[in-house]
Amino acid sequence: MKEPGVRRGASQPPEAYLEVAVAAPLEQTLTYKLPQDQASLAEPGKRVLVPMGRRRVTGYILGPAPKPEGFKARSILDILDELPLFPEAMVPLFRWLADYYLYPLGLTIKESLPSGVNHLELAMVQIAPKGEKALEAGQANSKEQRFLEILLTAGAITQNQLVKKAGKGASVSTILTMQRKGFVEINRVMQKGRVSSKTETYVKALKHKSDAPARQKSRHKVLEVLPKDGEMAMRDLKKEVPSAPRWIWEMEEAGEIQVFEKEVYRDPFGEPIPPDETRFTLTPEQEAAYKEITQALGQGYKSILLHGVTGSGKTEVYLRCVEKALEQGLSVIVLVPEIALISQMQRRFLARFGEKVAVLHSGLSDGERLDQWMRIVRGQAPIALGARSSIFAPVKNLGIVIVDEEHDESYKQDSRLRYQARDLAVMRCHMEKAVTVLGSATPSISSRHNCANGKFQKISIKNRVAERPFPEVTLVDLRNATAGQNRSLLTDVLKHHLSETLAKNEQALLFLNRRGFANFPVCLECGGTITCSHCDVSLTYHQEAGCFQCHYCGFCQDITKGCPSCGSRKLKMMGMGTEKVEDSLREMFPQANIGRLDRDAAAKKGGLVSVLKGLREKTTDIVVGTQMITKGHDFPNITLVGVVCADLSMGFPDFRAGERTFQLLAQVAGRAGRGEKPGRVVLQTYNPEHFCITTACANDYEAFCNEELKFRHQLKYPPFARLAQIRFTGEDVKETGAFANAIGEECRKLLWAEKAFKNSVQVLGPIPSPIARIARMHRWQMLLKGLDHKAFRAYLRQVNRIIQGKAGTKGPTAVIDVDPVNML
DNA sequence: AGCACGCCGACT
DNA sequence: GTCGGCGTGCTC
Repeated sequence: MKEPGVRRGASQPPEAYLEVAVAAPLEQTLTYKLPQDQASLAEPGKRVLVPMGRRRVTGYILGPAPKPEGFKARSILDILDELPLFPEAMVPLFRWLADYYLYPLGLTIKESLPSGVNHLELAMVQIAPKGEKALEAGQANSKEQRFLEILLTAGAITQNQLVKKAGKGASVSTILTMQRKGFVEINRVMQKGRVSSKTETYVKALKHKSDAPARQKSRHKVLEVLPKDGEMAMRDLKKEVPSAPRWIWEMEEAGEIQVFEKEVYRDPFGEPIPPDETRFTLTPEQEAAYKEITQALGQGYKSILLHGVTGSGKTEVYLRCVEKALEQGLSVIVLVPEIALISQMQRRFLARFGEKVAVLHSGLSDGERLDQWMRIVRGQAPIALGARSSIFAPVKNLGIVIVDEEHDESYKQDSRLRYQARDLAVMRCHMEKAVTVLGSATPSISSRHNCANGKFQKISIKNRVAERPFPEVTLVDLRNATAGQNRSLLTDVLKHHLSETLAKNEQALLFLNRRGFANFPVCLECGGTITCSHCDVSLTYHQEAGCFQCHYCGFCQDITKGCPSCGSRKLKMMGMGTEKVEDSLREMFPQANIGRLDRDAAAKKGGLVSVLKGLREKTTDIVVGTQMITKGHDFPNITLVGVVCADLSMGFPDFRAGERTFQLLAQVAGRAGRGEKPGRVVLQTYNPEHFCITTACANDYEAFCNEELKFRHQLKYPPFARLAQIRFTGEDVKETGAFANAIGEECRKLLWAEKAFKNSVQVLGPIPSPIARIARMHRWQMLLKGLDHKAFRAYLRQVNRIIQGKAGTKGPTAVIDVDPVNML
């Protein structure tokens, strides 16, 4: 839409209407009238304040709308943005997204924008004079009295706060009744999203010597410490001269220094990232990939799967491609898996492109994220880099989207708008005529299938950079390990290689996909496993924290209280986790420095940084960790990787368990020998013959795929069928089951509505979920399989309608997860 | 999501 | 008889 306010007839300006998606769960968009005086300001991507029923809500302008027929359009109240928050080119993407994932369009857009930009309209309740009198005179009933008393002390508070404070039995309707009686006043106020820009103070020396009297020692010291012709962060200066803040303003006044605010990027160790001067020469394979990708730039849509083995230098290829895209005036989105801290990828991009990169990672505050977003909107940052939600970065003139580690499951959002960012990247590129590059050492079955059927082009890098060899793999059959060794799962073979590595003064990494000390504690008195009282799972014993923890609801109970159900102290800690491995290692190698890298270690302030620092500076000899160690960080000095138990991810009732296992093993094995020295992998397993294990050992991706595809084909799982899962949750066991069954019956009935449904859609379940209860909520699930894409889409839309119709305000709820990843 | 409309049980 | 509970239905 261009200038909706432009007069078409000279004398009678036509009435202009806007298509607006409101931030409410509506299927359709709404039409609003655009007042003449605001006509020139309306643009797609800007937010508007619109009346809707009795309230006012935020909406997003999608474009012009035709003159409404059959209803009278109301007028927009305000345009909330000076600049559009997203370019017009993204409107079709949002429409597709809302339709595909069965999510209301307005909420889809709201979810995609950085949090903090949404204005909130709050209903503030305040006591009125009449209410005070009524309270004094005792004219208010008991409920009203409670509300009024709260208001008397609290002043103006929101409706929800008031209801919460009043406790049980309180409801909004009482407040509204009181409003009618004149006891309270309700004012609607707009709460603006907090916007704060975070910068750091920098100091720059202008003179070499200070004219200040010699007794002002610190003042002279500041100039001594400051680099001669450079700048220094205030926080670093303070370390050298603690009293510096006391002097800098005077010094600036005297023209000795300059003080200014600057935005700086820091790596996780708190050190500034220096510009990247080293440009590696590309290997022939890298060069070929680079050429192939850059040739496609600006030539319309294309998707490329870059299958490069671990250590093949994909990042350098990305960097070169991005450089080329920028040369052509195109912008770039780089997606990386969600990880704690800044990743190696972010570091490399910042080092190479500096200010041109807008980083959208999870550690940003709302204000900071909005700042980065607006830098993209204003065209100041042509590169957007971040986790899955960065696919919504408001770049214009998109040239290339890079999805690193495309197989990573963190690209799937598992709440509200349940999108898969990798799939969305392909769709966005399709719509905006750009190139998608999906990079991985272990591509997802889905992407590899898309290569086979010609949707994607495949480029392979089969060799590591600098001709580094692949690590040698030693398989250990845990079934043959003696019982004594078995308890700690550190077999003689693993122990042998560990001591060898330590003797050579090299580093080792042990991988176990389970945190805590023991995941299967048993009470010898009540004779059962110790389970969570809110969930149907066993608690995990965490030695360091000294408590039993539930990994699903967060429940935590002090170990000193004994068994959570009977209080007995006779407990047996069965099962094992990273903490136990760490413990055994300390016992086995008392002289070694051992670190642990899992969610618990990372949760401690600076915990992650200190472990990574230890690895980098070679003060840590062995590190034990969960998947966290397979993601995003480069450890060049590790020569031994031990997989403590390779089978843990295989037992899940999920058709992707095999794929997940292979990827995990191949990725963790790839951590070995990234530097000068060759690496070794010791892989321990109870299933040495299982094809996931054997193919991962042999680093044979193709063999794994062939086997896995056979299984998927036989059982009609993706990529040979489409899936959607319906999840039911409710507080009451019976109600939840009944609700699930009722929806299930409707879904089966619906199969007969159209011949295409009956022929190509399968309904499985509903059944109670594998974890039947989490945080006191009972869970059921149902699986829908579709063999024909079009028919399945049509079917799902109708299922969605059924669910919308059956769901009440209270009671069990149902959500549809299209292309589910988490099947539990 | 809200908010109103509308239909049934426990109070004046 | 009314007040207020929460089950449907609509919002340009």
